[in-house]
Amino acid sequence: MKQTVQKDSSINSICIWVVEDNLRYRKTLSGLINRTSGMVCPQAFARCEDALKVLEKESPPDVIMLDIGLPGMSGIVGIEKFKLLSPKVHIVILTVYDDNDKVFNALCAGASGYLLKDSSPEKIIDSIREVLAGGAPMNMQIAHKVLEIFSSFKTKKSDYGLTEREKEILQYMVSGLTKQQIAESLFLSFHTVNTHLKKVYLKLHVNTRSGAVSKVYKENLL
Amino acid sequence: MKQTVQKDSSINSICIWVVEDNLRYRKTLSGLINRTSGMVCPQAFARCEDALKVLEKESPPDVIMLDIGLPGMSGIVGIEKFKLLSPKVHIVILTVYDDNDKVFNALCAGASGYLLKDSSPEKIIDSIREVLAGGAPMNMQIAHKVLEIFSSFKTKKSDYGLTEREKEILQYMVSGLTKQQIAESLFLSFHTVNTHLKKVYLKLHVNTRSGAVSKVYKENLL
DNA sequence: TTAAAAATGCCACGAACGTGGTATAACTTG
DNA sequence: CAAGTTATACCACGTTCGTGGCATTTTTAA
Repeated sequence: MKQTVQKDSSINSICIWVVEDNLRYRKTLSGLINRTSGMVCPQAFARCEDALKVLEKESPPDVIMLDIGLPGMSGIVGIEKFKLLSPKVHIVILTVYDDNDKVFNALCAGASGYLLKDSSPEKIIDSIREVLAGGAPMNMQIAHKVLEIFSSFKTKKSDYGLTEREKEILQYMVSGLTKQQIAESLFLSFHTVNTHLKKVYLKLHVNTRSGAVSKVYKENLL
Repeated sequence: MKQTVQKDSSINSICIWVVEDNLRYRKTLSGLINRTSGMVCPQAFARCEDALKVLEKESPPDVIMLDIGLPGMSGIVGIEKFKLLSPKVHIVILTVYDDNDKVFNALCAGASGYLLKDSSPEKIIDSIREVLAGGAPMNMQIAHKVLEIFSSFKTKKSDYGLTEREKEILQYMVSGLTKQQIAESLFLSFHTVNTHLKKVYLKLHVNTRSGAVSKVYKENLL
């Protein structure tokens, strides 16, 4: 990993693009990258649209440092477009936004990292190396947000007092079967299924199959 | 942050419990913690059940280092139990398992960090400080898994060619309304709703309302 | 062992659904 | 402008559903 002297830094260097609307920050960022040995930033854009246009013709960079609050196409949408054109490119979000929604959407869209703009230059450079090493660079607070998002998935299994049999039959209904079909699947009489479903409706406080199915998904029952 | 000489290291020290079935690793871990200034490990258990019993009586630690592959109650289940007794305790998973499912379930259950057992002693100690600072310590590979999990959420909005109106009506049906109620809500004739729904069924390849609703949720339509 | 809960079964009836048509006005789009 | 799509609307028929009530057996808990 020892650094070697090399004239043309673009050879064997990590190639990074920057998409950032703020001129000063864009210059700072590209400057930081270009001053780092082993890295080059040959392109810096103010808007996703511009970067996408270039990406259609030229070969993709290794990493794209992407802002979220951009004029025109937002960074979130940009991620998907970039990934569509060059699935292998690593996209690291570098933004001021740290709300759960932005973080969630960016990561779902395929971002490989998420940094806040208050990160130190060292952290930013490190994150580029980290993402290429197969990691997922994140600020401490972002990592924390990520865990928050996960734990919000844990719907507390709201219990309507359904019996096992009732859950089983509800399961079948959720998958789209009619009462008759459910009865056949479970070797029961139609009337039995009917009775069970009656109780299910009572317990779930619904009176249509769609309402029941909806409740199952929304509250993560079964 | 300068370290001061103190006789009784349990005062003002970070208190950590260890739950790990392997005797040797348990000793190694508790030893490492006790040899670190500012940290103590007064309790180390081989099973979740034992730790839970003690937690019911004594005051909780600051951090629990928890294995997943345990005899008896698994660590995943343990997380929830620990959190139920002491919601504020930070739980850091320390395990050999790195499959998406384990990671996902552990984080959903409320873990504050996830390390692999090949982590260096320094990394482990750092992670304890990090979790108390509000962070979410993770191995690089775990962080990467987390992103994988996120991007797997991005259901590619499978398009069945539903028109806006059809989506709107489907929306209402998903919420449990009958055709007649939908018609009234949208100031339409029952027949119109009926016609739209017919096309929806065609396009979604279903023939029951429950099937349609189920498809909406499973494939994240609308 | 006795009471409660769960699972099974049946009947009947009106309401709602799924599916086959047909048809007209509006609004894209080439 | 012609062709296609979308939204609107209606009819009819057989099927399925939702709901009321009632009854028996098996399992679980007190």
